[in-house]
Amino acid sequence: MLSEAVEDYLKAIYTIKDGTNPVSTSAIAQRLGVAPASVTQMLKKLADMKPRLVEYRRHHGVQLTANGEKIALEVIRHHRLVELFLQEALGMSWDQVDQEAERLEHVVSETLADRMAEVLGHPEFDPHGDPIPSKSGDMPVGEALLNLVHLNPGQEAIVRRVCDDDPEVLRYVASLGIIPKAALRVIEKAPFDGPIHVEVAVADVNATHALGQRVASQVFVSLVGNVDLPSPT
Amino acid sequence: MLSEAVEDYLKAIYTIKDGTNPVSTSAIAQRLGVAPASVTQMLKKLADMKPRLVEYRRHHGVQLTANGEKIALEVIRHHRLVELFLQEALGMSWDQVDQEAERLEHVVSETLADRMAEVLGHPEFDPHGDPIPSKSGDMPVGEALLNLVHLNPGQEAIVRRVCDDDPEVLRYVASLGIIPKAALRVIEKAPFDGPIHVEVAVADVNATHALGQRVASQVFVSLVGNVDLPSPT
DNA sequence: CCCACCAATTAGGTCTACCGAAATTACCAA
DNA sequence: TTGGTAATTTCGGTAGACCTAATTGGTGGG
Repeated sequence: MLSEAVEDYLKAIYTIKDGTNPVSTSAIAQRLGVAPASVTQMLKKLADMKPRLVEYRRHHGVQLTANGEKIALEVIRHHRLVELFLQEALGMSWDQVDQEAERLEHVVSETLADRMAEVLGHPEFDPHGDPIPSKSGDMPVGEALLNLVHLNPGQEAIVRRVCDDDPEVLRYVASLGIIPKAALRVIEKAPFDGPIHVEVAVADVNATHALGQRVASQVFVSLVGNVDLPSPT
Repeated sequence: MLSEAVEDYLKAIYTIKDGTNPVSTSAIAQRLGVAPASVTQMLKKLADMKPRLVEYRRHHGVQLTANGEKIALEVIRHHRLVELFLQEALGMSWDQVDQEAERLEHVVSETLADRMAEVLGHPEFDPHGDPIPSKSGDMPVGEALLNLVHLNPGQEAIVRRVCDDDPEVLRYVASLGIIPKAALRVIEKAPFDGPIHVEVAVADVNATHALGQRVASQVFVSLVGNVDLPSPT
C-alpha cells in the first residue's frame, strides 16, 4: 500500500499537468502546501520506486509514468465518487464534500468504491462537474468548456463545472443558482475586468447577478443555441 | 486533531478495560499488534498531553481520564456507525465492514457521522450487535448477555452479538443463520468442550448445526422463554 | 524474607515526511 | 560570453511512531 503522501503527490502531478509538459517542483509544492525541498526529496523517492511512478530529471520537472498515472486516476476516482456519494446519499452540501473526500480518498477500498459507483449508477461527473475516471482509468470527456469570464453579452450557456478550490465561492455561487446544468445568459460585461452580469433561471424565476472576476473565473460553461457576438478578444 | 495512533490507543484501552481496573501495557500491545516498548512510550505521551487523556503509573497500567474516554467513545461511535452504514446503505457484508471501518473511523468528520446516524435513524447497535455510543457519549445498554458456550441443552435464546474479530468466523456463522436477532435452541452439548448442537430457524426451516468451541464462544445471546435446566457449571 | 522471573521500561536506532538555510543550476539578457 | 536571478537541490534537523536489546521493578514461591 502506498502512503497518503505518495498518493497526494501523484494526484497533484496529474491535476497540474497540462499537455505533455513536465510539472515543476514549485507548482507541486504550492499545490500541496509544502516546501519545495520536500517535493524534490519526494520526487527522487517516486522515481526510485520498484515500479517507477514518475519520470524525473533534476531541474527539469516530473512526468507520471503509466504506472503513476494509473494510481493517480484511482485516487481521483475515489475522491470524486466519494464527493458525489456524500452529496447524493447523505445530503451533504457541495462545498463540504471536497475536504471530506480529501481524507476519505486514501482509505476507501476498491470494493467500497465499486459499491458507491454501483449505487450511484456509474456516474461520469462529480458535484462540481469534474469527470470521474472509470474503473479502467478512462476519463469521461465532456464538451469543450469555456470560462465564464470569456463569454460576451447575449451569449447563453449551460454551467458545466465550478472549480471546487474554495468552499466559500461554492456556497456563494450555489446560492445564486449557479451549479452544473443551470442555464445562464450574459447580460452585460463591464470593461477593465469589471463584473459580469448574468441572468440565471432559478425555480422558474430569472434573476440577474453581478459576478466579480474572482468568482466568474471559477465557472466553466458550454455554449448553447445561437452564438451572437464573436469575441473580439 | 489527534493522530490515528492516539485514537487507536484510546480505543484499545477503552475496549480492553474491564470494570475500573487499570489496563496493562502488554494487553494494549497485543491488541494493537505493536511492541510493548512502543506502548510504554505512547502512554507517557498520552499522560503528558495538554488535556490529560490517561492516568498512567509506571508498572501499574493506565486508565482513561474523562477526556480520554470521551475521545474513545467518539472513535467507537464513528467506527460502528460506519459499519452499519456500509452494510445498510451499500450492501457490504458484515465480515467486510469492520476492517473498512477501521480505516474510515479516523477520517470521518463529526458532521459526516451525524449524517450517517440521521440516515440510519440513530441506531443503537452495529451489524455485529455492538452498541453504538450516542453523540453525547452514552452507550446503549442491552440485556445482559450469555456466551453461547454456557447454554445448556433445551435452552432457547436470541442471538444478540457476534464477536467481529475474525471475518472467517463471521462469514461462517452467518451462513448458518446465526446473526443478531436470530432465534436458536441448544439441542445437545458434547462433554469435554465438545461441539454444541444448535437448532436455528432460517427461512421457516429449522436446521441444526454442530458448533465447535472456537466458534460458539464468539456468539452471545439472551435467553428467551422458559429456562429449563439451570447450569451445573 | 529473599530471589527469580516476567512484565515493563529505558536506551538507542529506523523510517517517513516534513522544514529552513545554503549551495547549485538553468536560462535569459545585455 | 558573462552575469544575475529565480528555481531547484543539497544538507542537516525535527517530529511521530515504530522496533530490538538491555535493564529494572514487582511480586509470588520457597
